[in-house]
Amino acid sequence: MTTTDEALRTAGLRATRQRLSVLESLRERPDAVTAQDLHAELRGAGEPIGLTTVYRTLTALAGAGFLDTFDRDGEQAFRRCGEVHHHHLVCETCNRVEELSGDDVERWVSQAATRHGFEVTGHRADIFGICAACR
Amino acid sequence: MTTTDEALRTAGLRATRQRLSVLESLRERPDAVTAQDLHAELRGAGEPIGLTTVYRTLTALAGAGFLDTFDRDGEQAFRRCGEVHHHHLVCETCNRVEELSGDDVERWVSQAATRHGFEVTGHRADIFGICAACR
DNA sequence: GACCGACATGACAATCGTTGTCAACTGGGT
DNA sequence: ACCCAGTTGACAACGATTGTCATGTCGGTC
Repeated sequence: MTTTDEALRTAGLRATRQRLSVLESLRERPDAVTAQDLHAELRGAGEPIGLTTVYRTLTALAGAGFLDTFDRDGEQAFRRCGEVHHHHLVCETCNRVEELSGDDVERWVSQAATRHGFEVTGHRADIFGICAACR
Repeated sequence: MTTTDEALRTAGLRATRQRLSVLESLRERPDAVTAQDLHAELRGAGEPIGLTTVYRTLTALAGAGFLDTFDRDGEQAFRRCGEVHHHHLVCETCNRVEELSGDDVERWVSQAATRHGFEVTGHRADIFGICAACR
């Protein structure tokens, strides 16, 4: 797992107080958060940061592959993620996200694409449910 | 494949001129469309219909299971779909959508969920690529 | 350690997809 | 033909996200 500083450097971003605080709150969090929610949380915790900055930081980190994005009723939620390709198991109650590897899925993807003459550019396979703690 | 009238009846909706024209344009179309685009198209084709109505109709039909929804850069796109559960192969260039069945996927879903103690409420597995015609 | 230019920030305005409102309209059963 | 619950659509409102731009700051340099 890369450190917060490394992550920023790799993404070609300066290590500012604001970015570090965003990364820090994402670091140990098992659930996916919205830019708005994260902004409110940081503000509530006494971290002065602008909403625009939160959006920009999350978008940049997601673009650099450090965060995964999820759609929550038309709103974007973010969560830190591993480097290698994976899938998700998302709790619809607490937003906790488990990462899954899925060789079966990869196999299905390439077979289905070949069968239909498509050139694969990407795929997404997520499972939604209620986690043990929320049941 | 249900007729347009049947679809409306099943969804508990009256068969109005506007709804029929929405269903009609969706009927033979292989690609997914946005509410805004469909509205523009219908207007362009001389079909008087309000944007609000297009939104409401698409949302209602999707809710009733007659349409699948896709996220296109934060915008919702719709496409007619079969009744039974399936997955998608989406062309990122022309938005053509192929329906896929995926028993392998279903198996993976229940196994992964069980392993993590989740109760499955749903899942989604879509493949993105470039179709043969667009290559 | 002060200096400086490029990068970053944030308050605010603007954008844009989508939904709410409500008076006027209409499908379809009586 | 009649009636009314369901529909429509112009318009306003909403809310997430992005653009703007003057001000602030990181971090390499001298």
